[in-house]
Amino acid sequence: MNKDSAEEVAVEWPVPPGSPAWWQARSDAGRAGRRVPVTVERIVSTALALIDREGLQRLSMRNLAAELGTGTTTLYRHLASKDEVLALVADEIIGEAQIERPMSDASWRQVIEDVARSLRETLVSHPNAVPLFAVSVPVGPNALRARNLVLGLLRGHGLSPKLSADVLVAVLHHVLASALLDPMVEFRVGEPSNPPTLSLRDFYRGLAPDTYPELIELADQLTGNSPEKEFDFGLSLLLDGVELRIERSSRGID
Amino acid sequence: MNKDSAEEVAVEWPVPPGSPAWWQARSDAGRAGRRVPVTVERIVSTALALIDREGLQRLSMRNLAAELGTGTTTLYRHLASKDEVLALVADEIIGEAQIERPMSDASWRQVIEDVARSLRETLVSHPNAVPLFAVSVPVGPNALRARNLVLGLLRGHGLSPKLSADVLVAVLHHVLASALLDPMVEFRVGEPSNPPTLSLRDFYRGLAPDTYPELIELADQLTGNSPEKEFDFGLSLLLDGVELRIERSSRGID
DNA sequence: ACCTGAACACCGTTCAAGT
DNA sequence: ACCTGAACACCGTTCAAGT
Repeated sequence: MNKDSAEEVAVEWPVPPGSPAWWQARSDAGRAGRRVPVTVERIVSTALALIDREGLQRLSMRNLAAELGTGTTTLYRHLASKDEVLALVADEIIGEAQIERPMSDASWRQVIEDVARSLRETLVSHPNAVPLFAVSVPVGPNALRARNLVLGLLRGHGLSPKLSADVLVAVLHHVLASALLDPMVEFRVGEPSNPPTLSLRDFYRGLAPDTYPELIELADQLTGNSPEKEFDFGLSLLLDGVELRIERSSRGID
Repeated sequence: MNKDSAEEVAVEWPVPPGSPAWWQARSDAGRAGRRVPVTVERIVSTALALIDREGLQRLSMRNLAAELGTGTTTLYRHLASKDEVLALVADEIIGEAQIERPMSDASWRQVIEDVARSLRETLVSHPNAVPLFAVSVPVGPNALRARNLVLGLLRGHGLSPKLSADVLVAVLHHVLASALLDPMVEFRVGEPSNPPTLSLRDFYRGLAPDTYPELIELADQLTGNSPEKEFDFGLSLLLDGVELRIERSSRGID
């Protein structure tokens, strides 16, 4: 994937004074502060900042390079493709979610509630980037570490391996869908800067009453009165279902 | 949105014989059969076919126009933008899901299970198109009609308005996430035609055992042994949770 | 050793002309 | 009245050169 290995370690490289590169460095220092070397980390964090600020559609290799003060070719010396940039951005985001080993007295239900809420909050804090997670399963180190940890915790609480995995998958599905659909309550066709954005709620309200009576009446409810509450409701449905299953199997019914 | 209205009705337009247009029509008839007028319907169904066949990334206005035997300008005389094409494609897909008024003896649970399974099956049958639904709430007529119908059915079965809406939203979330993540068990970086696709399962299995023991052990379970079963499991968790809530409220606990 | 401009083969969208 | 080629301002990616 990533073309850097040892070279990345050397932060300052030798510049023969008086050489063109030296002059180059001088003049750059004049207009943009000290020259900062391009590293994968810097590319990724800059890409994320650009996405947050201007949206996913505005992230191009050209824009990204310009933001870093170089050309696109320099980017390709560190990374193989734009897809690689996006994969690293996704993992960076997951890394921001604090999925930690919790206090020992937490129940399995608390564990998974905490994980789900924390992950959702992190995703929602980067609304422009969320579609990245709709297009590929994150398999960067941060994503893997988090999944492995949660599975261990669930099993430590006595859930069977199968149930642990199934519950994790179901909950991750719920988190993704919620983060994905949350920002959609506003229409944003094309650029978010487009002036006339109609809220989904108002759209429902303006429909033909004879054709869509239910949608009009339930407009508020359907458009996530409060996204967090909506999320918690779905999560509690899932976890109630899990609890039921655990009870049944402990009573030997299953 | 859609620029056609009455003009669309005229299927054959008068061509003065001998005029350049007439010759044009003749020669086209020679190499591509009879000239078929471009309509919104034809644009949309061709776009969907193109997406199914070659993937979302390969749908460009140029490709689409070529497939229809015209230029891009002609497309823009019928539709305002590529986004409009995509919105219509999404609604076309939803229209394929048969969301029908069921037999009168179906329980609320059967109703919503049928709807969820049918919708998921339809989405999964257009794997290349599913990401469309991750990027905007479908609000075409087919989508609206289906949502309105299901809400009416749930309320007809005695669910409160609020519960009906909340359940619908939770279940739609589940369907979307499941359809979105299902095809991801294969890696497909960039083109699907790229040769070396590693399955997520094999990827998990090849991880470092000391770092990710849980992921290795649960690789099968995590990667959707059977996507339908995984879907049904999550759905049954949700609906068990709903049932619990109904019982509680009918006993006056809630 | 590093970085650049320019090119290749594409995009979505719109224009002034063509018949 | 309809359709076209060509253009505009972009893409991801790679090339041969530059210093």
